Amino acid sequence: MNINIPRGTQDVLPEQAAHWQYVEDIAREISHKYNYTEIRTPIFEATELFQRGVGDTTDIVQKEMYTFQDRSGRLITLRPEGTAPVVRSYVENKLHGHPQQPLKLYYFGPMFRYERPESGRMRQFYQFGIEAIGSDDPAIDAEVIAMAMDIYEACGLDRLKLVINSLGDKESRTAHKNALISHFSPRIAEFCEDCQARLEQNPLRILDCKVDRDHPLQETAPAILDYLNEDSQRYFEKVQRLLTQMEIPFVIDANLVRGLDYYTNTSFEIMLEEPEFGAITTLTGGGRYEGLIEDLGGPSISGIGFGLSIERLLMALEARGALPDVNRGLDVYLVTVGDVAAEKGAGILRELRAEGLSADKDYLGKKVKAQFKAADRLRAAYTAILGEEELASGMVKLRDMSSGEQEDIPMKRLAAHVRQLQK
RNA sequence: GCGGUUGUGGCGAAGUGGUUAACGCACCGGAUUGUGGUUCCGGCAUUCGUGGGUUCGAUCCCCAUCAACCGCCCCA
Repeated sequence: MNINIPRGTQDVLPEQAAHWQYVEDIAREISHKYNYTEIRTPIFEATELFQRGVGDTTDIVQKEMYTFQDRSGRLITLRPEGTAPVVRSYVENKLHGHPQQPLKLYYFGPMFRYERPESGRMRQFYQFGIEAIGSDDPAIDAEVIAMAMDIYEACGLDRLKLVINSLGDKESRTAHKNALISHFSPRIAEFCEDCQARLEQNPLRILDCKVDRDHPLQETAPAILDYLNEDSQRYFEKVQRLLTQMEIPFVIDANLVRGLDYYTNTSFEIMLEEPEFGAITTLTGGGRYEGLIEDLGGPSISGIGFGLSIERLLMALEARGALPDVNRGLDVYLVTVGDVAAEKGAGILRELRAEGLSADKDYLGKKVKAQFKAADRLRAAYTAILGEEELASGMVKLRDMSSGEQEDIPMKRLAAHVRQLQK
């Protein structure tokens, strides 16, 4: 019986890995433009971090976490998202004392959620994400959104839909929460057990319930946008003005409820408008968090960030035919004839590589014809042929694989010569 | 979490209760001696996701299991 890859995970094979590197490079480059620097945090954290950070009542914490005890009984969780770990690190390393404020951080790596896998939804998936911590200027919100859009644009993805919403500040959220409670409580008995429990803790979650999704009270529930206080309202309007200023189109969706409890004020998603894409349309989600840093023991400041799915970005690029051919060809493939030449070839290869060229040869004892075939398949720009004749004359035949032209080059000058030809 | 579809060689994909499981692509080898991308010839699944059952006999029937995918929901 073979051992297979765990459910909901995937291997990124060599050809695909080249595409991953391609988008990662773009994300890093844009990060640099926006003055973000990388932070790397562990893949697992104390379970409590997510319970407190993401929120006890969220689906993520309640049923999607990979949690286990390590050998000394500590409760450990494979991170389901990137913000809580970054904030934990920010607090733990007292980065609020860092000379650069707000501190702009980006991260890249795998996240884990125990969900039913489907196309675009993996149990281990990769996110590129950013966090700008230490400023509550709405201009940062707009900039963060702009940056996400820039990454897609740089990848050649357009026709994206930016959806924004405001969840309001603490005061607004409390007002909304109370409104929800009085909306649902008279008839809460009609809802499922989970929802009954949610009523007091987090009535917002009732709106996401999978069991009671058709209940009439869902439709008529009070919308958060009607409960924004003056500050939150002004904040939201400012973000909108800035987006307009930057010529970034957006739509407001009052039902955009984030699956993470820590969001306040600005929240947003970037979606792909692609009917063929199936149910998976969200490419990026993000928002501002006001209480999180303090909750995790830090100062009373806020931050904003987003998480961007690499898998979905690649799927989108694929669907739009925007994936470039990034698999690089070989500079030189060395064809050898006979044992003596094969041995001599080892030295020549090393010289080619020392010169900065990519070079390879056959290791399967293939015949000359097959070696050329291999060179062709590897998209070698040149083949260098080394046989008895060449050994005797100290020359190497250099063949240009696209034109078919060949010339004799002194063995010692081969690497330098190819270098010259490349210019 | 609910409903549904599918599971045959590296990939795509036929097929039938019964002796040798089509075909295409890819790959490997050959078409006189050291030259690729075209053409021609040849090779390439003791085996039909896994386990069990029915049967004289199952890849094709039944059950279970695993997985992928689609729809709903949620999300990244």
